[in-house]
Amino acid sequence: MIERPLSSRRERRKEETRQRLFDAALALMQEKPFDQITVEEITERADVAKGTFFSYFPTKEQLLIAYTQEMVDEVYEFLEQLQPENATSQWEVMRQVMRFIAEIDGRSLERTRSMMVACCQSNHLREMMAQMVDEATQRAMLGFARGQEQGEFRTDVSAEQLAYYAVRLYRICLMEWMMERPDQPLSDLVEQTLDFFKPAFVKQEEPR
Amino acid sequence: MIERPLSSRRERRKEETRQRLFDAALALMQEKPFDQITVEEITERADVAKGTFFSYFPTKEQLLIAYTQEMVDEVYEFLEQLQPENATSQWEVMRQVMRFIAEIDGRSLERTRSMMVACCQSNHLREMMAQMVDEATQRAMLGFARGQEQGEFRTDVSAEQLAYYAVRLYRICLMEWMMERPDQPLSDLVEQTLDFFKPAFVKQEEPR
Amino acid sequence: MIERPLSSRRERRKEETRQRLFDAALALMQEKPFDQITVEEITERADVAKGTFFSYFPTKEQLLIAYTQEMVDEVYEFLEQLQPENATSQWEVMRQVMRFIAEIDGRSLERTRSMMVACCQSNHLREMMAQMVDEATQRAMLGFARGQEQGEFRTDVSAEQLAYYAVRLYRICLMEWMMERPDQPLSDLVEQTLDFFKPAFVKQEEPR
Amino acid sequence: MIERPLSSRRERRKEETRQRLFDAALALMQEKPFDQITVEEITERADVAKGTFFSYFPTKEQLLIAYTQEMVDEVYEFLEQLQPENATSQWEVMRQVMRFIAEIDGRSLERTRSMMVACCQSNHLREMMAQMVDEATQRAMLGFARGQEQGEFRTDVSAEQLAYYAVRLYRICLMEWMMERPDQPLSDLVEQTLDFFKPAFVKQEEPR
DNA sequence: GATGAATGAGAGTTCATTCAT
DNA sequence: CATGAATGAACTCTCATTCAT
Repeated sequence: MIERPLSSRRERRKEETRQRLFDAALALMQEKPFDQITVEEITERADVAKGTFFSYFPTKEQLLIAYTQEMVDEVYEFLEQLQPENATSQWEVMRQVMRFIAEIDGRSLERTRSMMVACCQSNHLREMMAQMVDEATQRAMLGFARGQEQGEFRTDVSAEQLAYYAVRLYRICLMEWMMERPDQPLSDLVEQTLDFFKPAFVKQEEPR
Repeated sequence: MIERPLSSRRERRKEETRQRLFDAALALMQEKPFDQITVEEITERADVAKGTFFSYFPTKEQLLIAYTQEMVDEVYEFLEQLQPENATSQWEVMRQVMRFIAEIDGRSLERTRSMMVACCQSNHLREMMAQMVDEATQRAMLGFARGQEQGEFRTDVSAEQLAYYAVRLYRICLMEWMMERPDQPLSDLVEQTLDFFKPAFVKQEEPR
Repeated sequence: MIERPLSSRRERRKEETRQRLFDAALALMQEKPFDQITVEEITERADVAKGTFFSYFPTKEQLLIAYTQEMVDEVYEFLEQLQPENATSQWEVMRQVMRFIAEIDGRSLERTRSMMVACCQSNHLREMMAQMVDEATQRAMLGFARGQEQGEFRTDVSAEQLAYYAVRLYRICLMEWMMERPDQPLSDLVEQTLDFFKPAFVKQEEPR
Repeated sequence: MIERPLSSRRERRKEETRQRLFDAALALMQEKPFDQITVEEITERADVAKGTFFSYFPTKEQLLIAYTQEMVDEVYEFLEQLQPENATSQWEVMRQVMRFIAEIDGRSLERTRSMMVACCQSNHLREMMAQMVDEATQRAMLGFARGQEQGEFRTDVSAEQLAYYAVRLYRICLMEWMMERPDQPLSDLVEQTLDFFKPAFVKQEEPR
């Protein structure tokens, strides 16, 4: 058997049917929360029989997990392709990453709310997300350490701390968007929020 | 109004039943999300008949709304009793408010998750919460304005902006707690987060 | 104890509360079928407590029976006060009786439908109605016999037969009204129907 | 269309289940009015799961409508196959039609009462029945017109009127049967009633 | 006698999941 | 592997009736 070269993390879902189910579910999640979507609706839209669903996802919930996996993979891919060493400003790198994620989440309000609901309800999902956040924090830490060396960031707290809080800032935006400002693009919220909180990260002018 | 001693016992009993239902629901919400709780479970635990539930709450959802209302009222009461004019540091006032809220939310992880889920699913609830956040922001704004005058806070952004972002900082803590650090007290997260982000609010040392 | 003179068949319902309940029920029956009316609605409209209902009517169904009794009594009273001996045309007498009943039924479509439903469901009610129909038939028979003697009606069938079918003609009108022509006054239907079917009752011109 | 033998067995099974539900409902309607029958009873008797009911009838009420449709269809079929042009007596044709309907209704007293109740309660059902009555009246009209030409019927009223009242005569029988004479065959009542009222339809002997 | 809180069986309906075809 | 009929537990909500006050 020939070696599968570069089998990226997204090397699942070859079968077309699975993809169809997936897409149908995604589309429906734009309309209403996941737990108000029935398997029948999904299969109907995917134009397969109801029972077929369970050949691809052992459980309705598994679909959500698979979906999360895709999102997470997408983010990982992006993170991998980043070359922050070359950047002049690490803050800019972080801003880019956040915008990237904001664009994924921002595609659909309802779907993102569904995810939130699901994360509140499923330990498994929560762990997946937590892991991703951890990963992102790790990478951000490298960036912040570099930035500290270059005098970009404050040094009275560790790079880890900087990374930790930077990554968490995203959640302000996410909740604001979901709860109160669904009409504003999520990435705009990200921009504004990062701008506002930047002083908590950068090096202060030396008092003299 | 004349006291009606005859019916007062009955009224007390009635209030008691309502409270029993309420408490039973709260207790259950510590175990699982609200929409996985059945009315029957609630009544069973409250030791009343199933139908009784609907004498007190026209709808299962109304219970959640009533619960939210109670929480919101509690916060309002606290806000009203504050006398921020007398405070030496407005930042401290805000910290107090946030800790107060953190203590309410912090009572039960699952219950708070339930609320989150419910807020994602119900427009009504979302609006209630949004209103409370608005109110809190308004009050915070007064504090920040005062603080700006006294040289406590930066003046390159409006007091409104300061208030807006300060209030939203709470959400970082809330999500961190719900998603990743359920074992750490929510109010500790609040302390740490406020400390970290303080530089984005206070007046910088004049460079010289 | 003084003798209660002329205590007519309607000598029930002295208590005002009972009457209020009764009236409330009647009013509601104008709006919807009896079994869609709840005891609570009735007591609310009567402005008494729910439990009070059951002091006056052992059962919800009993109210309907009482109502029927009232209607039946009203008809009996009317029948008693008739003096058909003095009439020139017995057919006219019958027409009068029918119009009287039509006016009672015609007061409310929904209420009459409710009665029909109830009669289909309750043996008791059915018997009451049947008895009234019998009574009416008996009286009509006397009239028809008189009319036969006077040459008004055909003599090839018995007066009993004439009475029987005459009384039943009313049902054509009732069903037509309930099912298809709710907008036309019931008594008009009675007039037209009696006119049409008159030839089946009167004496034919002697062929010679 | 190509025969699909593979699925035909399944289709047969499906039809069978539907029929089982239908029959179970019919059987129960012989015992009590439709609205006192629960879906659970029906499925129990049909020996299928409760949920299965709703695969076949979206609503409990729809079952009744389907049942009515069947009856109505049966009548339409009969009407279509009639060839009244060839009849010597149009009155006889009408008598046949009425007997046919009487046989359907006469199969079960309770079921017919159920239908009556349902018709009183559902606009939809009422309309269906009214339509059928209309259709029957239309057809009867043709017969009466023919009969008028042939000297069978009176000519001082229109064929439409004759048809209208003839058709409505059936209701006398139906109510008599349902309310007072459940033990007498409905079709006997039809015979007797038609006989009695015939003089209101036929041409009178010319007085001479 | 009046009250209304409490009862609890029961309603119609939904839907994730199974499994014979 | 796909199908979709069947399952049945679970859901929210209703309401005639009871009974302690």
